[in-house]
Amino acid sequence: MVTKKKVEQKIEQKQESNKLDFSVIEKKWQEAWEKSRVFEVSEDLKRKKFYVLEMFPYPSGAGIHMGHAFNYTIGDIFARFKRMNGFNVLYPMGYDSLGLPAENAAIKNKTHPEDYTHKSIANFIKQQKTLGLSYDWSRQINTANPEYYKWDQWIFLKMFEKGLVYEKEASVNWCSSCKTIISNEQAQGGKCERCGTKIEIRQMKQLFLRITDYADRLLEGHKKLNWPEKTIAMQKNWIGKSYGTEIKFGINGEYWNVFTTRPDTLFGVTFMVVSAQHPKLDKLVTKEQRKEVDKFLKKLKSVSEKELESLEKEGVFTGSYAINPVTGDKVPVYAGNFVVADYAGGMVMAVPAHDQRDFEFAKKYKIKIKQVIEPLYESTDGFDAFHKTEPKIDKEVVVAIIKNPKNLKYLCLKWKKNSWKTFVSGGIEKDEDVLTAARREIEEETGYTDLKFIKTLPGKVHTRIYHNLKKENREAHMSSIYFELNSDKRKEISKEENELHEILWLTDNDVEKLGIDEDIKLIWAQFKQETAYTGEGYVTNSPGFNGLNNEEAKKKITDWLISKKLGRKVVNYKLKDWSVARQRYWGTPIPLVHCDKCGLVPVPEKDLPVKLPEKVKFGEGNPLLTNKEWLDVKCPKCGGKAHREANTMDTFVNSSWYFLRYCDSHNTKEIFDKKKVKYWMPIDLYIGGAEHACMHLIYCRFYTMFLHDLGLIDFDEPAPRLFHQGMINGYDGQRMSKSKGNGVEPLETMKKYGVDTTRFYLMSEASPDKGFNWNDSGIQGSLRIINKVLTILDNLKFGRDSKELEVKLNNSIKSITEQIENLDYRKSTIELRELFDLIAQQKEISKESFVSAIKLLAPFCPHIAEEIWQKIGMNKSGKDFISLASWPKYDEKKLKLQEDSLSIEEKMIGYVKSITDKFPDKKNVYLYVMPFELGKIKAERISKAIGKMVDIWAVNNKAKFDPNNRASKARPGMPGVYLE
RNA sequence: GCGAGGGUACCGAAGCGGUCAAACGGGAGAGACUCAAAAUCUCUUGGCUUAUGCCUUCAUAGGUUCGAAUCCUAUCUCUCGCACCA
Repeated sequence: MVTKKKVEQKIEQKQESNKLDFSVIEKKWQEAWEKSRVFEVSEDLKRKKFYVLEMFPYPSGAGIHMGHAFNYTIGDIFARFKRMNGFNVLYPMGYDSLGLPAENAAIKNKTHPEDYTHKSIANFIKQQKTLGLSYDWSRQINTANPEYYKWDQWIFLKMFEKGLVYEKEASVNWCSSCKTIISNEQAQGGKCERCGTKIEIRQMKQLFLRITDYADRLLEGHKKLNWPEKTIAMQKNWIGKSYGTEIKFGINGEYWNVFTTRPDTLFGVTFMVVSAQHPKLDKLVTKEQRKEVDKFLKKLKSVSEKELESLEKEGVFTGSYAINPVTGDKVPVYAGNFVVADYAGGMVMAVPAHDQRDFEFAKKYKIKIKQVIEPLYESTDGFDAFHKTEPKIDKEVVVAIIKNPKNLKYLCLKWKKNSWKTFVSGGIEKDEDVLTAARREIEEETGYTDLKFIKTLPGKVHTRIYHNLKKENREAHMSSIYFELNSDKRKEISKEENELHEILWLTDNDVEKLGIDEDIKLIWAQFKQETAYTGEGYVTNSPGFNGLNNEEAKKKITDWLISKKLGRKVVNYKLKDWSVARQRYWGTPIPLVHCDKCGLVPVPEKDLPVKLPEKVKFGEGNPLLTNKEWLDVKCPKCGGKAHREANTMDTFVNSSWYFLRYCDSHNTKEIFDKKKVKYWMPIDLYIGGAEHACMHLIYCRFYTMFLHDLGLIDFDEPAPRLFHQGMINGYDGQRMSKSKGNGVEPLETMKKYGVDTTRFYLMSEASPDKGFNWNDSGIQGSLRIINKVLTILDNLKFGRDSKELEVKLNNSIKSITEQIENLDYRKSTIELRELFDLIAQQKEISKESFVSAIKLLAPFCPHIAEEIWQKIGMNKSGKDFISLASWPKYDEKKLKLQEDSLSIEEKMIGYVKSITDKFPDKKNVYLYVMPFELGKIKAERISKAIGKMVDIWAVNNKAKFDPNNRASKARPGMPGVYLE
């Protein structure tokens, strides 16, 4: 066991042996960069721009953690790389400083949020500067600055103007701990994202941004994005577009709109379920059922406090009946705990025969189940699709294997029209896989041998039958397996018999016809009873629509409903409008005024910014309500009595457009100069955590689209390329935290090992998108290579390059260039290690090559690179930084060691001779070579050279003479050899 | 349930049809230097054994191929997102 003490001892010892005092050179170069304003940029139309951005941090009092260091190093390397490649690189930093946590922390520390924020930011900047990050600090922004949030308000007013802001009474997510409303995005899983408190649903008048107007564009825009697939999938899921039909159901003389994606099952509706949280639930409850319903609601409340998820589907009859618009049937209306109140009307039509959840509910409450879809037994997908795409395979025997949950299996083979045969009805033998069993059974039953396996194809049709079985039965599956008979046997089967096809699922009739044993009947029966059939099929029991394919039926039934004005086609989204108001102090004030006469009135643009009043009381409720002076204003419209909107904006507003402000961060006249934004935007590489997939990354796209529509910008996607960095955990694989004691402080680490070592280590442990577990002994490997580079410097002798070094260097330039471009930094650190290992072994090296090698190192270890750069005399003026030097180029011709000019034939002769020499008594030589080599080699020439009989075969020649299977040893350039 | 990505030597982690017993790092072992340690450098790190050799390995089982860690199929298993969405 290595104790912590031992490790620390080791570290101290190693530190003593450091070649340089890192902190001295770090400071030296950081100051030099700042003094010379190396990283400050301005628009230059002649140069290509590149915009690298990390998601700006929320400046907490705790300062930066290792995750920040990781994130920023990834961006910094890219920025430095692009800069050296001649790009005009915009790489800014700023602070997302408004928000609940600052307010809470300030209250806790008994300071004003503003002081808290200022201190935190100052601390952040100091820490970030020690990391050696190449930010253009002159463009820094801070969202808590009125100069910034003025433009939040300005955009808000524009949205108000365009009708994207509205107020409505709505059920909202209320966090009783933060004492504020929070958005759906922040209330995922029914818990407050910030504090984990369970969300309450309350009815309140609320301000919303109409983000749903952009739902389609947000989906459409995904096509343009080079984003992780997962993130796109998450957003799609979040936006949740679904097409369906809204159907009017009459209940107690009133129409209720119900959304469904399955209008084809309308005839199968046997009950309705309304959400237990539905605001209009009371209207449905009859006197007789009142008690029952109340009891149910009460129970729900007590249960939900404990465990909201994994609840069983429960409900209670309300006493009311709905009229099915197509059948005129009266069906009971239940209140249920599984229906979401504010999605699509809060009521569902239940079709127990074809929806699993409805099915379970119906079973529980003994409600009628009416089947209206007859499953498709004929194949539609798997098998046919297979034949359509691969029509060449036409002579196989087709076998379907049904493996049931009890691990019994059945083979059914169909080769003549309507002649089915069951082969197997026993269990699979021990140590025998399905395929072997299938082969064995077929051989036994048919007498055909030499079946050649072609392919296994999972049949969608088959699996569909089983996919609704309960989880414990999930092993059940079915597949089609194809065997081809060998050619002799194939002849025995007549042409007609060769046309084998269509075996996919067994209908009741099939089961009868086949005389299949009891077991499978049992499974079939079980299936029919215990699950709803949710697949495709033909419509039955639906007068007027019977016999239609269910997809057609969807259209026809919807059309019919439309014609009778009982329904309409609708598109539904899971995405809801963005509730933007927060009952808290530390946010952007909403520039609206409530006037008794005029209602909601926007603050005129000239009066912006509406600044946060300094004097407020923190405690219960919204602090802004405690400053009367600020609250009371005259109505901008009529001059009458009015008061300010006391809510502040959600903090996500601030981060929805900040990347645009960086382009022109000190503009006091307008939100930004269009020309400047046109030059810099969009963000060429955006780096940040995957946890923002459904919040910030949707909001900022929405804002960008809106500003595009205003005509301010000419693009509508802010960040075409997005990268998520991985998580850095403690050595134990757990999230770093003080309480667990597994945390590693970035500043401490950098003090111990040096900034460049830390950066190098962070990049060398894992690919940036994967993250890793921190490992104290691992960072010493990085220290080793840094020290090695410095040792090289000490013993440096310029001269000529060795061939080997030349090749390695050119390869390194090529691969590191590509790797950085792909953010595959880990591989680059390996390449750098190999390169400097080799340089260390050289007696001398050309200055040119050494310069290139140091340049390759520069993005990763900028301080050391600058120091070496200067020491070898490349920075005489003190301003010729390696940070601004040009990236090395490789020579295509020098990527490989020059091959000796021997032909393949000559090489082979040498190789074969070396073998034959050992076995002088063997007379015949058989060589097995790649097919493409065949033309380049002549048997006679080799024969002459080695003085033996030589036979050459292509390695894939079936007729070749090869008793020892030496052909399998053959490789390109090196033949397989058999001696006789 | 739906979706995404994995399982490689003692550990982390590359490789994604032939040049693979498998890069690189950590760890371990041996040696050089040293009075001694640390650092540094060299070597070893699947087995047989010292050979331009054989055998066994890249979750498991089959298959395709002259040739599979890499392709196909099935099975097992892990991690991570999202979920009563009608």
